[in-house]
Amino acid sequence: MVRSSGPIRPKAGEDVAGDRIRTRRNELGMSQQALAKAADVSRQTIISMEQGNYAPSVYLALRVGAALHATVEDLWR
Amino acid sequence: MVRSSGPIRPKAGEDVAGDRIRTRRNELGMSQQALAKAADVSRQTIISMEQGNYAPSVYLALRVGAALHATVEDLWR
DNA sequence: CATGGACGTAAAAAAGTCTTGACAGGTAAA
DNA sequence: TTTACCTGTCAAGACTTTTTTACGTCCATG
Repeated sequence: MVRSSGPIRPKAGEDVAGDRIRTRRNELGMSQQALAKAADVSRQTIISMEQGNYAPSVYLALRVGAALHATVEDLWR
Repeated sequence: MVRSSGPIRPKAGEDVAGDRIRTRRNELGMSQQALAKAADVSRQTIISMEQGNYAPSVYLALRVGAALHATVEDLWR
């Protein structure tokens, strides 16, 4: 059994961070574009994050967390 | 100035997470091997993380944080 | 001695992240 | 209808993460 490689990701089905991010963003009345700008990343990146199946770097996670006034633990479990 | 690509990382010189991780690990009297096992990753990965210039995925960060009884915010700021 | 643990370096392979840019559908307002 | 904003898809390209394997050193014991 070889865990081939690539960034560490959640087990399939345990990936709910995207939903929490989207929910939080909507609560704050922000568009994806606005969040992207606040976190200084591309809109594509925000889209991918919300759709799950995406394992951002800690630094991106911290930026998004800050932009949403939440902690990494809050959003990614 | 075009941010070419690849995971988001800290600005050069602001990368001190490695030191905090190593310090915390030593405080707990753990070897790199032990931490690697606790976080279920390779020892190489731990080495890279401690040496800085490395942007782990949020999920890896969460595992290491848990193994060190610390939050992601504590370690990566 | 020599055995073993802890740390470090190196390099290839596999799989991801993140950006840019183009294009398209839906909805709300002028 | 036209304009504008929001969301989504697709794809190429540049650069990174993480694993595995192997090898080299230092230090503490036996």
